[in-house]
Amino acid sequence: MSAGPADPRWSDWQPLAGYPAVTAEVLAETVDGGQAFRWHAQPDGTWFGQWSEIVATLRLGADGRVAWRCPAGSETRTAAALATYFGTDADFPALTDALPWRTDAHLARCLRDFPGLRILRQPFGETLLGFLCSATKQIVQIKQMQELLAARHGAPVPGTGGAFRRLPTWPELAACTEAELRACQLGFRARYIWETAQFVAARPDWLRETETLPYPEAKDRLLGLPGVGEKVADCVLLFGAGRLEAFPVDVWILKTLGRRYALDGWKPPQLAQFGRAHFGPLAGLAQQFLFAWERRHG
DNA sequence: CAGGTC
DNA sequence: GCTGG
Repeated sequence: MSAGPADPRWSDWQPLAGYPAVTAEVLAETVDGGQAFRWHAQPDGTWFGQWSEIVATLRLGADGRVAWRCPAGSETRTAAALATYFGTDADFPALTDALPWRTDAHLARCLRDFPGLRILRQPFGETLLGFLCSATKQIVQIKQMQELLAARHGAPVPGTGGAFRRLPTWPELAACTEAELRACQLGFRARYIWETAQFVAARPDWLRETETLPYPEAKDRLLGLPGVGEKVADCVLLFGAGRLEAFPVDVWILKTLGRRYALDGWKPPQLAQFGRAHFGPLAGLAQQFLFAWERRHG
């Protein structure tokens, strides 16, 4: 299908510069652990992923180093896009070390068990779409929705012979009917996405401005969109705008703070406040380690 | 059994 | 409470 790396000629494999050696589990948790919804494990053990007009395959070497390839001819822009997407300019070892693991034994265990885990920097608009689809859905279901949206309403990725389609842009979504969206397995989310599309498509600079605004203002703006609550807004800002202070409280964080921090019975707003106070300005990064650990163990 | 917003 | 892997 459109999710397969079958057709085009591919570039040579190249090392993913500035990225640490990781285990297969950490790589899987990074690209397919709830941050992004267009990475697919291939039968040969590689990962096939798409964002914007980028198409790439990742391969993990025996030494833990990640290599990538892309459709022949797109090497230059793919290399630049990978650097942004995987945050290779950010010093994640230093950021992770700045978390309060020295005084938090559980956090220390989470960091130890997922060395190299990091926060992706995805396209803001696509991240909003993904998390508008995410309400009461599991990762596999969200991924199906994204592939249906891309296949039915997304434009072909230029230069790949029509083999791949990008996600529809917000103006393209605005041109869909709610029924067409609903047909992509969106359910009640179709109305939210359609209404958000009408709003965003009528305001060409709104998303770009929201992406760069200070966290409180950006979050307020996102919360005004239909279907965007606290959790979705924080996911969009964390995974689509690099706002590491965003602390999304989903059911896993609810569980893990309840179990590991003796906060059972606390409500999500209280837990968000705890998270900011306890984990500090990089609370979102801490959240990703807690989330991964609780899904793996717990 | 999993899992946000209004 | 409800839908779907």
